[in-house]
Amino acid sequence: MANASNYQIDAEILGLEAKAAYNFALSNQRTAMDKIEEVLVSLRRVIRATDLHSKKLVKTASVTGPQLLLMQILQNKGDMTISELARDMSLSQATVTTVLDRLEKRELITRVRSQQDKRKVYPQLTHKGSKILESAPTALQDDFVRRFKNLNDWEQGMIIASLQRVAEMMNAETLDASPFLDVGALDRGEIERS
Amino acid sequence: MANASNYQIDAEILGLEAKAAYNFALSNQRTAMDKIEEVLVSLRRVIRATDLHSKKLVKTASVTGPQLLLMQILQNKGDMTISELARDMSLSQATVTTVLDRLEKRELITRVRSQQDKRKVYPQLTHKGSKILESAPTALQDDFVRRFKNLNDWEQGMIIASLQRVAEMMNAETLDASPFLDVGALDRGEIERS
DNA sequence: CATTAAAACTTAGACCACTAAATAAATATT
DNA sequence: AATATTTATTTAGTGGTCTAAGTTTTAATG
Repeated sequence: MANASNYQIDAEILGLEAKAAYNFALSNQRTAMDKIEEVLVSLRRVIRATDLHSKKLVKTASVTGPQLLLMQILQNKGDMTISELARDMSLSQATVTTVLDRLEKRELITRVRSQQDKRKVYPQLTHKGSKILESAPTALQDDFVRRFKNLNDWEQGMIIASLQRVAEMMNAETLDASPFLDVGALDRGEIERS
Repeated sequence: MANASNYQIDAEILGLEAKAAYNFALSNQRTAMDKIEEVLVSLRRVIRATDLHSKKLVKTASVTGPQLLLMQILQNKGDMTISELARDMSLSQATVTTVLDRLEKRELITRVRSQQDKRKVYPQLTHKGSKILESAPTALQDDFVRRFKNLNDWEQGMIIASLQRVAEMMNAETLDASPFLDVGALDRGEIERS
């Protein structure tokens, strides 16, 4: 939201482009519904693609999506309690516990109890866990990253701005739909609406 | 890919905008890695948002993501066999069967055996199923759609083009990673890489 | 025609992710 | 000290997903 590194490409900056896109839109006589349809369709394709990615990831890296996400958060943010992890991942405490169970069994993390407050548990990445983290995800995104690098600067900027816009609109949506942060009251699912 | 209704906003069409974005990029001294980071971050936020959506959907519409997706495909494409559904959803036959089992138990679909080829089964939406389909998903996307409609034409176009670009790059990726269509060899997961 | 192969679907067995509710332990509060 | 709150775990149940091993039906072939 108030992200310092936010691409703020708006009408002022991209004023010239606006005209071009507008003309293009007119030339194709695209209705509002058509556009929304296209947004949703391509959005779904993006989701689908990342989903397939993740599935492949599971085969390759031998960790599941949630497991990997958890490890990544651990790596980036360091010491966190279960509840904090749960909040970060939008999962319930219980779910995080079971995910941690599996990771612990495979010795990818260890549980370290806080000495100050013995209720708290700080999961720690093991060496083994860190190593998996290094190799796993990058391999899968390399292709995408390579393709992205090959784009023109303006196109890269456009994509970033668009994605941020979309994310923003979606977040706003979930926010005013549930004003109170409701950790762990949700379920698992896919994408909808063709 | 060769989609007739594809937004083909490229350098030729958006030439003017390119300069603006380029200048902007320069002014911020953004490195390639920074950009990729931003793409991945916002992509993940988009995924996360849709994920939360779907979770809420489950509460609201009383169907899960895959279940809804299946019913939507049924609604849009009509008669399909289990295998075709599986291919469409990138799932294994067996998985689709179990999803159908649950839908059938709740009387949202029925199984109709083909008379021509008695091996084939054509799942059909029941009246009850259709009704759920009507109300469920739109409610959730209304907010997003409303926001999208409020954008300028040029911005709508930009977003569509960007999303399609991203989807395309991702699909290309999954394609050359697995040249043969590999139905049902995958697992379930999340999004990764912060 | 009989056998074999292929296709479509289902079943069985095994995980993982998730939630809600119950429990246990530690800390805060009054 | 008694009670309440916080934090993490356990348990029970639902779903989604896969692979591998059946069925049943259809097509192919000798």
